[in-house]
Amino acid sequence: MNTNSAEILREKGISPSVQRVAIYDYLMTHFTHPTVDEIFKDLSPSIPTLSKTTIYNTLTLFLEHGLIDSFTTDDNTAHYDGNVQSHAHFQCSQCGEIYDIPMPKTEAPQLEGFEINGMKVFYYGICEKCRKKEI
Amino acid sequence: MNTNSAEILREKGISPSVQRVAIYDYLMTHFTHPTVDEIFKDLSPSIPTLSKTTIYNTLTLFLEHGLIDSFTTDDNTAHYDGNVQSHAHFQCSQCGEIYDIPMPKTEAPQLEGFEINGMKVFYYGICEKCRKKEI
DNA sequence: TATAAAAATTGTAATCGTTACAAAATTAAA
DNA sequence: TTTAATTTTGTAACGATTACAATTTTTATA
Ligand SMILES: [Mn+2]
Ligand SMILES: [Mn+2]
Ligand SMILES: [Zn+2]
Ligand SMILES: [Zn+2]
Repeated sequence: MNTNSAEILREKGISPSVQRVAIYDYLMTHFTHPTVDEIFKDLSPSIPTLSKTTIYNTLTLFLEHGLIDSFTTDDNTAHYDGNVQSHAHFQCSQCGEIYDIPMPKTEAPQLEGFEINGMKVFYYGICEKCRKKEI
Repeated sequence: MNTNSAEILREKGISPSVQRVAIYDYLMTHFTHPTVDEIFKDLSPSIPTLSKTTIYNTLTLFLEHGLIDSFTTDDNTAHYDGNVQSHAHFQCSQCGEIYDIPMPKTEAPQLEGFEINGMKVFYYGICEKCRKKEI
């Protein structure tokens, strides 16, 4: 347990329970865009009483405070991302892995009267690993 | 029922059943990014025996042939789009409506060894209609 | 046209991610 | 310590999607 994580949560007015700190720590060290299930599987051994509901609640709480990001892939599961800096994603259609990639430079869209608060960019294709397997 | 739709399906090697033509027609005249449920509700009156399974099967078939596009929003429902030309989307966080917007010009990302086949761009914010309500 | 085979549709049940909710446990306040 | 507030937990409910077998429709063959 990282004492720094507890401090960051406290700064946001979130009391740093064991579960919350564990989940936050997890996302700050695993930039694999995990699902709730993956977080649960990985944290369960060290927190045997951990409930999935707590993970859902905690992630929603973190999202509301802008501590993390999330996105939903076409397999209808939410993925969570401890990296809140602007970046895009690439998902391999073969192995499903989601890679971080730099956010491409774009000109702001002309949307008269619309207020834009965020943007998500997703690329699809075949990753290097899978392309090498194909040969 | 549009005879042209049937022809387009036939060209792709898809036998144009009543159901398939109706679903294709629907998507070619309703660019509202409907869900399966919305398609079902709208087509049920004219095709009373229509089954949701058929809609799911048909949409998957159309997707495989590149006749339509789809995307999943954060409420974990798939939306379907008869417009397969390159464009981006804007979802209003207030009313949930999804707008078509022009695809912003971007430089291709530098991904050594990766094969890029597609790109999805999603903007979030408040739409004009909702902003006017706020005042 | 009659018959058989193939394709498409349907309805129901199962699955899976997520949410609702109330009880139990923990923490903070008085 | 006693009480109140917060957090966690487990179970049940929910909703979108998928699996699957039966039925219907279409196509091919004789
Ligand atoms: Mn990321
Ligand atoms: Mn669109
Ligand atoms: Zn891959
Ligand atoms: Zn709106």
